[in-house]
Amino acid sequence: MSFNNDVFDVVRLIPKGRVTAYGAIAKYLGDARASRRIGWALNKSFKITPSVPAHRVVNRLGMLSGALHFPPEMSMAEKLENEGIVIKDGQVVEFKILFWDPMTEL
DNA sequence: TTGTTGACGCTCA
DNA sequence: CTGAGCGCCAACA
Repeated sequence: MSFNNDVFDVVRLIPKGRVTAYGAIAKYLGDARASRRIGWALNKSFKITPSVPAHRVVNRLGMLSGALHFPPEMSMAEKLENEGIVIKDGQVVEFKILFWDPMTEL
């Protein structure tokens, strides 16, 4: 299915140290209402290759809503902080600045 | 086949 | 500010 692949492609294009939102990706793919399916696609992203930096995708408010779905070994927050992103209380600090919008950046 | 679910996003009270 | 509800739609039991 191409939808998932499109999602993976966009996510892989997210620059290191930057983040984006489900809605932004959905909109970029032409279906702003697909935000929900983005999460589904990213779920499968764990078992595909090349791997997808799903940790760079957060909800519209910059919160790590999907952190619970990440492997316990390395949480979403850890990976993000590993890239220089600061996580405060489950949400990305300066999200507004770190936000990477495929619509305008691509 | 039908019903439920969900890593969202928005609106309304 | 917080909480509840709704639309959307693919995957899954």
